[in-house]
Amino acid sequence: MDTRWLDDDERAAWLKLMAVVELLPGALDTQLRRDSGLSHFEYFVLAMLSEAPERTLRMTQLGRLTNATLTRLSHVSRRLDERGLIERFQCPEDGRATNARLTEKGWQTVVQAAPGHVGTVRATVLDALTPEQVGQLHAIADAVLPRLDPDRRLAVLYDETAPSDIAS
Amino acid sequence: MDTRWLDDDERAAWLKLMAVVELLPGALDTQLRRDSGLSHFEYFVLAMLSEAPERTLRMTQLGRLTNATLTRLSHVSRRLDERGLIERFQCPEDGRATNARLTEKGWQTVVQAAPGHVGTVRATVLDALTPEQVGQLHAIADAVLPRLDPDRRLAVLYDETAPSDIAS
DNA sequence: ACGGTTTGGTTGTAGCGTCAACTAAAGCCT
DNA sequence: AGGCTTTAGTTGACGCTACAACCAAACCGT
Repeated sequence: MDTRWLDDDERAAWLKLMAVVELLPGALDTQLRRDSGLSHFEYFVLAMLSEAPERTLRMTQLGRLTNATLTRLSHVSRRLDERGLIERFQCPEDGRATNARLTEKGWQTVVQAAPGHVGTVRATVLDALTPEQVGQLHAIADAVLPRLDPDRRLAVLYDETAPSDIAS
Repeated sequence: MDTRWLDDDERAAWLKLMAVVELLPGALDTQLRRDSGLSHFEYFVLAMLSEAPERTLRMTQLGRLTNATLTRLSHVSRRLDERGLIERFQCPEDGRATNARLTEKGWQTVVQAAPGHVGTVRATVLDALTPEQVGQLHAIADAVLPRLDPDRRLAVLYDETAPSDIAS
């Protein structure tokens, strides 16, 4: 199988993208840990719950939203439970399912963490871009995401037209 | 402190970028593990060595190129050594330093892994973009990277054109 | 040349994520 | 009703990474 290698433009764009992908998670994680004692993933879990009806989600749906395996989510939610940021209880309609609900303490934690997080998002990415570039980034991600996420597991997050069956 | 929240365009672009950042490493990792038995990080370490003079680098420099702590690199290079893909030896000029050199087996491994990896890069990202978008991505990353990498730790990767071989 | 500091790297420990195995409830078929 | 399959989630063991402590070589001022 003969390989189409990358030309100079492609190679440069790719390496820069890889650098961003490599550095961005660490930047977000560092700020959140320092200022709020949360990993980025933990913050994201709490943020998803904070936007859900009743601040409650089934584990499976929460896993889809956060791109986590059920195993990972089970471990993380147990720790968040032990820290009093969420609580878990068996779903009344389906005895197999577990619901995770944000506690008042968890809500306060998200509310306090959000400004600093948004500030980091601005400082590292958005404020560095012109409005045109924000639009271009939008379009580039739209072109790439169907290939990265063919099953549209994360579509609820990035596609406004996605069916948001979060409520059930 | 007043928070400048994200407007709709910013929020949409941000969520899409986050989805890409979340999904891309997994996609690369899955393909490389399946086809070559390497994590993406291990592949990247071998690729950096493959382009270095004598296929040899000091641990510290290799750590900079791969954005890894020395601790992480020490563990990974020990495993790669045990698998016979690299070898380590004390640097003659500086007794403190350790040099890592790609073995012939390591070289063969990289050469075998590269086409599939480049194929994945094309399939997931580059082939989804128009040439204009590749240029835009280039510019967007250029705007963002000084903020993500103020110390220019990874600048060698994304700034100057590097030796044009396998290093994607 | 010698004591303190800095630099380069390794090791131990603990936390997080993954894989495989498991439990339990729900659905389905007859 | 009884039994098989599917779905939801948890648990335990193991691998990888970060943090801290550590060791050794090189550097530096006196």
